[in-house]
Amino acid sequence: MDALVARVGAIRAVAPSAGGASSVGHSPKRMLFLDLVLSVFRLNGLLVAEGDAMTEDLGLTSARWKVIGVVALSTAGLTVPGIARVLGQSRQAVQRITDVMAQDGLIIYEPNPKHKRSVLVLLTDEGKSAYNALREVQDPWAIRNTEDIPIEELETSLRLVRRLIQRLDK
Amino acid sequence: MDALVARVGAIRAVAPSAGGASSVGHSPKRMLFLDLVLSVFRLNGLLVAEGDAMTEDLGLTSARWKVIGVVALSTAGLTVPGIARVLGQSRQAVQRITDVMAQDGLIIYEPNPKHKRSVLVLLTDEGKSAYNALREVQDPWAIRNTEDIPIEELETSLRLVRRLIQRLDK
DNA sequence: CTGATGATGACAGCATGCTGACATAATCAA
DNA sequence: TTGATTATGTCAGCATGCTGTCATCATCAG
Repeated sequence: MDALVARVGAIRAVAPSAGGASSVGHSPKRMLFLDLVLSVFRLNGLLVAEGDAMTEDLGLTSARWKVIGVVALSTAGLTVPGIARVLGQSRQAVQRITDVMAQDGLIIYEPNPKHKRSVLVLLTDEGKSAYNALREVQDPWAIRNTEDIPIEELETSLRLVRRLIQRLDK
Repeated sequence: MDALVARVGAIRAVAPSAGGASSVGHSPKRMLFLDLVLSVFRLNGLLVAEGDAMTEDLGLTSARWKVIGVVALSTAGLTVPGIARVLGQSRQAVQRITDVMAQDGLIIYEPNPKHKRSVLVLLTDEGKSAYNALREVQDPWAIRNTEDIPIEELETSLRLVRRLIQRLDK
């Protein structure tokens, strides 16, 4: 929480300091973890905003390229609840997005041979080109944001985040 | 994106594998970063849900204990836009939360000697006891979720997340 | 002191996520 | 095959976040 204290005291954004870990009766790990939680909240908001801004010219939003990305990586199509499970979201939330995306011609619902009611989501040609355009802005963005970050740190952080996801998702 | 591919293929939650990094023409860093971004989205959702569930008995939600935490750490009170700046949210979003919290008696608006219109937010006694109760469930939760995670990994991850925040927040 | 600039309050609209509830289809065990 | 359980579609309501707008207050340069 050191950073939070600092932020409350002197508003000036987020200090890059590592956070000393020396308050009264507080486990350093506890403080690190709670600070990490708040930082994840913050980063999430910024990533959504960044993702929206980055892809607004393509007619996409963060919510949409999450779906597009998942569908693009599937070979035989996915059902709406399937997409929801991959993204860890409610099927209702995904359904709302896909319905609008279908209206906009980015995806199309196809009959599902395995299931009469639950149709498959596939990318239309427009959806595929949107995905390609997405990659063309997303890739440089990803590279730009990691060029001065050691790959080991990325791996460590990803592993930690995954571990937390796994724990909370049970 | 390896994990995403895996998740699309075999839905079964999030694989704990580290993600090999060996696709065609893709920088490993790029894949690691995009996977990290998606994982942050996912973790954010789980943390909000967990935070809500953990504190619902206290009449709190994730949005509320963000505010309570910030106000509790301030000595002289904070204005609504001030809280918003600390949390990195819009002042309107914070205003909405604080208005309800004031109705519920968790906080109280006090005149601001420094500013005639922008009142200060302070915790009521009820708000303070809510904060204490919050700490009593939050601390064990934090410890429980980090007991098998090396402190170095927490530090590395927090530093990386902070760096990304700093970059996106410009 | 005055005018420009910025900060704040208040209201509206919208996007995204959640849960609950209900009917129906799919699946599986007995 | 039958009955119970699970999965899905659909609709509703709600919480949380964003942006835009406008009036008003604060602040500061001139």
